[in-house]
Amino acid sequence: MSETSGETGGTPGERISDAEHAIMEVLWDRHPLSAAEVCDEVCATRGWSMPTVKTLLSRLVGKGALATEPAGRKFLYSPLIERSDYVGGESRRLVDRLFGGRAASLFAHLAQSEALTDEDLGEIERLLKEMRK
Amino acid sequence: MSETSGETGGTPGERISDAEHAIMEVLWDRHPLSAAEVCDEVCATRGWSMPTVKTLLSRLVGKGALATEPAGRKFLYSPLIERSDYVGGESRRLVDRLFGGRAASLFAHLAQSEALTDEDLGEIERLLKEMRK
DNA sequence: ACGTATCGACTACGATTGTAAACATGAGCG
DNA sequence: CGCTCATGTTTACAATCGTAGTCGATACGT
Repeated sequence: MSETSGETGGTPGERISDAEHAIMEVLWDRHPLSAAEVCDEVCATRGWSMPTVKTLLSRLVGKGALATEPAGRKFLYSPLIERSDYVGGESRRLVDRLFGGRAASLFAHLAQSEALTDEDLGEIERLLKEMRK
Repeated sequence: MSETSGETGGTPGERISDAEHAIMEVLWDRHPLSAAEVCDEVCATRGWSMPTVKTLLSRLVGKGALATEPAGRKFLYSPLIERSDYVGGESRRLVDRLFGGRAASLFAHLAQSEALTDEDLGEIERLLKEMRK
């Protein structure tokens, strides 16, 4: 329910947790990867051990967020959901929860809290113009 | 690790969970309120029972997000952290996590996914103009 | 002054998350 | 041909979260 589309029985309803998200980022960046390769990318950064990565990968597979492709004796993991979908969902969640669904409020808040750089402003302006066409 | 103390002004290190956030919203809207009054606001909407609200209030007090003010035989709760702080923090978290800190990317994404209404666009434009002055 | 309704505190308990060890199994090496 | 190494699966366990029941104090009515 409340999904953007009919989600023909494949989209994972399950929420992706924070740690899991880190794994997803790696795989969105490059895939398919083996567990070891994923570990190479995150274990150092997040201070995780191999088993941790394995668990997270398994959970993501369980949640339908990753596909496993048997390659030789090992598995290769690839994202099943698109990054833009995830990002969009999370963004919407935030806007809904914190700003009553008004994206403009988010913008206003970022603006007021000076979280917007000049670059940001410039680019937003540009995007805005483009949309207005 | 010497948490609990407000670094830089009073920000509670502890994250406010989703359910807790609902409580905070009520108190940001109106305060101080007693537990019963808070329940009046959320119990119906979220289907919570009084004990649940009590627990959440306690946890929020424990996290340093709420202040209790003894009024007669009951307590009145007031937010210790400001909504704009919370909202700002959460927004930044999202932007950092998903958009590499670029607020413009968030905007671009919202724009592309058609999550922006005409109203939104109008208001953003207005805000933009105002900032440009 | 005493019982009772309230209210906050403590306790509980299943689910999810973060983190990781133990186990099994198949592949290549000696 | 058996052993070890890599790799996926299972199991584990503490912390947090969502949800709620129970307990003890306490103010109020009578």
